[in-house]
Amino acid sequence: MDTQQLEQLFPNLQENLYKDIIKHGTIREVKAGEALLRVGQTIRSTMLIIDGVIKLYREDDEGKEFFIYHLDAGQACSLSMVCAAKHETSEVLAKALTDATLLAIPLEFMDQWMSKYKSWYQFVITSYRNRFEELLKTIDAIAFSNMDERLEDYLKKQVKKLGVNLKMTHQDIANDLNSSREVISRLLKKMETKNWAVIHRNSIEWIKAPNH
Amino acid sequence: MDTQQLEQLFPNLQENLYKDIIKHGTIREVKAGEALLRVGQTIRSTMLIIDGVIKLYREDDEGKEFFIYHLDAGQACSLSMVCAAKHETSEVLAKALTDATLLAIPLEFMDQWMSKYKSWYQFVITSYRNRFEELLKTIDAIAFSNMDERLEDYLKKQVKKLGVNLKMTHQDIANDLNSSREVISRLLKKMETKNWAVIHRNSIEWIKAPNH
DNA sequence: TTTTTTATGTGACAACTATCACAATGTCTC
DNA sequence: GAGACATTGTGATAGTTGTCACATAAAAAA
Repeated sequence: MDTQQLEQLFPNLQENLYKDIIKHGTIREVKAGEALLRVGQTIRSTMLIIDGVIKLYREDDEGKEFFIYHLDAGQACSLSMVCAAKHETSEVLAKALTDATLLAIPLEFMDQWMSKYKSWYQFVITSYRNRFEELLKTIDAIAFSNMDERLEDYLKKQVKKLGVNLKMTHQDIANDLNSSREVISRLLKKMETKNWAVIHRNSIEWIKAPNH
Repeated sequence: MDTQQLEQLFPNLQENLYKDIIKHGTIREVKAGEALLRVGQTIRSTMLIIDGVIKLYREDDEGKEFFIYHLDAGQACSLSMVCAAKHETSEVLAKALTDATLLAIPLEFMDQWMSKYKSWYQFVITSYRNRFEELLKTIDAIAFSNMDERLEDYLKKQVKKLGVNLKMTHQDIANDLNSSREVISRLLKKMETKNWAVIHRNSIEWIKAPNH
């Protein structure tokens, strides 16, 4: 990991900050599907995403996992960026959607970098703001849309990250949307008749244009 | 508005920051029910809440208003605190629940204070984090709970802010929860038979203990 | 290949919520 | 008080989603 690479992914940070990041960060590789942060787990470091896609989930008391948003390379897990004494445990579950590479920075540097590097707190704040907007969109979806629309949105998001060939089962989708397998199967079938997608076993091929 | 008062509401800020806030902030009074920020409206200033309770809503394309969370005295509208060039318009609707007093600080001070006052960016960041957690709870409610539970949660929140005598119609509640008046009426009736509340015309009296 | 496992299809049904129509009741205005 | 208006009550019905039972089909393992 060198400054060049880092700058490509995280532009507009200060020169010395890049050096500090490289000096104190530890590379962590995770396999697709692996959970890298669980609800209730103590957060010891801030995660910068170098490569791959991470999925964030909210969990209910029975362990059902509700998908909230994706994090891409060049982004950071906002919730892990603020070292507040009372908030040391994770509120979310993070899983790797693809194989991914992370840069873990011990939390003790957060406070320090906040005052030392203007570009760092700008990064933290824009991160928070962007994640906040994602959450608002998530709320829109579940508050205002039916399952058919939500499924369409969901598939489009997945397509954006993984391409038009989605290797997932109906059950996987149902879990992410907190729905049931049968409901998703039927809605997918409808989409197939409308020529939005072709349904294979273990995979879905998205055909419909992503309309922006 | 003097430093004393400000310090009570917003503790742990720096002495000079209190002075700056007083110097550049403008007091704004709003009546209960009044909208103080609409979706799409340009944000020109950061709002600190001095007195009263503000309700935040998300709107859909048909203008339906979905309640997301409350802001109390001593809090700030997080979304109005970051002056990002691309994000100048509001994503949310803010309405006064009670008569309220706000302190509006022109956005140009945000950048400046961020670097000048450590306590300011700490305040901004904890604000963001707290609002973020509120949003996550809101998502939990709509993703995992049925309307009866959501109504109960909603009423408890209102009781916390306004006391046990809630002056609102069933229609008001239905709007906030994006439900319909009849559904809310029926659920309220059930709660009445369970002795959780007494239903009057134009008001609801909450009896059940708020169990924290 | 045969067996086993996993994924998907399908009908019936139940639960929850939304909608409609209209009645009943309380409040306000004249 | 009479009428107008807003609020609430209630039954009927429909739409959406969740659940159950079981069939079918495809992939993986033996």
